[in-house]
Amino acid sequence: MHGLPDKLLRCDTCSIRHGSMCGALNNAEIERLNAIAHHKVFQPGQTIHADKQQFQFFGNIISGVVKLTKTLADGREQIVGLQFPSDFLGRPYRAHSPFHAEAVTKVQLCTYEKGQFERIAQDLKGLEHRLFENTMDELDAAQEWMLVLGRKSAGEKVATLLLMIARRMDMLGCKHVSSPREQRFELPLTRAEIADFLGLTIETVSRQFSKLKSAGVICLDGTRGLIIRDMGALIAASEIRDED
Amino acid sequence: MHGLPDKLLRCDTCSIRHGSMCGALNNAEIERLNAIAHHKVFQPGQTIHADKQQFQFFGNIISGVVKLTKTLADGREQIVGLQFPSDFLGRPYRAHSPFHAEAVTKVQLCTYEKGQFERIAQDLKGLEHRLFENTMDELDAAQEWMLVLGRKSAGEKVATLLLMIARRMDMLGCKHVSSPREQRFELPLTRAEIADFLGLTIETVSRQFSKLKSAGVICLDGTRGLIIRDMGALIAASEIRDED
DNA sequence: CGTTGACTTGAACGATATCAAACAGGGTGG
DNA sequence: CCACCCTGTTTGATATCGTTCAAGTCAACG
Repeated sequence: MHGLPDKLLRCDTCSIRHGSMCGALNNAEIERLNAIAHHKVFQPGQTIHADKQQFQFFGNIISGVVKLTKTLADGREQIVGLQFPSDFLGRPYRAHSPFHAEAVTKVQLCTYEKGQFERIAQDLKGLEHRLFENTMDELDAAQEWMLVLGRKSAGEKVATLLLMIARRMDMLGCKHVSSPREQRFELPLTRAEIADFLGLTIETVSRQFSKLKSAGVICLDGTRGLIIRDMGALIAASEIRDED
Repeated sequence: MHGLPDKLLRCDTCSIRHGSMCGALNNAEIERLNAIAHHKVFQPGQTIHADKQQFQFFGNIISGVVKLTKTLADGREQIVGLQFPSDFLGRPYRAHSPFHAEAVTKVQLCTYEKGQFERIAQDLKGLEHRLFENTMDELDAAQEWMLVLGRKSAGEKVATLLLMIARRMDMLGCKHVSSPREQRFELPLTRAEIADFLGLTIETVSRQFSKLKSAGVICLDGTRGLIIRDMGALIAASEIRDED
């Protein structure tokens, strides 16, 4: 079920050394954390934490994208969070996972067994502080999405999501670096996952893509490749009610 | 603009002494916090923190209900959080407020000046830990609402909100204590505010109330008084697609 | 008693869902 | 290499839920 453990962990060459919670630690502290770290790899579609199950471990995402989902009894699904490299995965001090966490792409995780990690976190003031700040950022993001889900139209929702993904992909120097106006990247999500994020159906998402394409705002390269042709127009589309 | 300061603060008789973050502190620590505390009172509709403005203070809600809102450029509004007595208001270590916080009812707040509070939080390990746990709870709540906003029908949304309010009112022993099946309380929110929470219009909210009423699930006593006649049916209505 | 503000109800409209079919790319076996 | 599927996506036609616009009710208040 889990990925492959690996003990050749070199934090000083780690690509997320500074962006992640580890950025809050000095070398001695890093060493202490590293002593309990294990790398795991998850393939697309693999479950990382099952909903309502006990957390076995926490982890930092080294590469790949993870989705956090919630599901109603009748199967309706909602993505409640997307996590990218350097994000922390899991809820310290909580017994059970409030969501289902699943690898969207291939994911490399630097994991820490729950009990061991919590003990270290109690000691290292900087670590828990950093986790606190992370959690506030996640809360801000979740509340921002409440606004999107509750009040934006389908067109605005799609534009907003594309901007969010572009921003996160860019931050990591992933693929091409953005010129201010134009940017190309691979969408990590399928149309179904985009729909599950935005509270829409696949068909509506597809129609909004087509609309943005025919307006010359974006360009589709195959089904996953995306080029933002007019960043300004995309930003405008993310907040202005459709006027066809 | 602000409420009235007051220096007769007796933590040992405080009604939220244990439910709030103060529950994590011993007497000496409480004393230290109390030394910088000021009571403030806000009237319904008064702003507590303005969106994007600097935080001046943080606070614990002693009584009343506070709404946190976000607004789009064209005026569309979404409530992204409701806070009840014992909840902590504000984001430590953040310069600017990511939301507009406003008193819904009359609100009594026990406040701490931002800089002073943060200095104390750095010292008192238990305090920051408790705030961390609070923030995770808020995050859970926000993600739960993402599911509601993205995937539930109007009827389910209204039922879900009534249940959430009933639960929070009950926890405080506010008004009548609930029998398992029946419960009465005053809605703190107007129809417009309920609509702003659920991403609906006033009219739709009103229609859903009428539907629940004629189904015998709830009973309206005036415009604010609410009696839940059939808790089981309300719970069912919060997760099952309308079948008229 | 008229005015006001919050709520309810009704009718028509429109955005998004639903149902259905066509389409495209990538793999497989012949 | 091609016919075939398989899955994900796009497109079209229709239905539905929630919005919008417009009255109408009710209680509080001057």
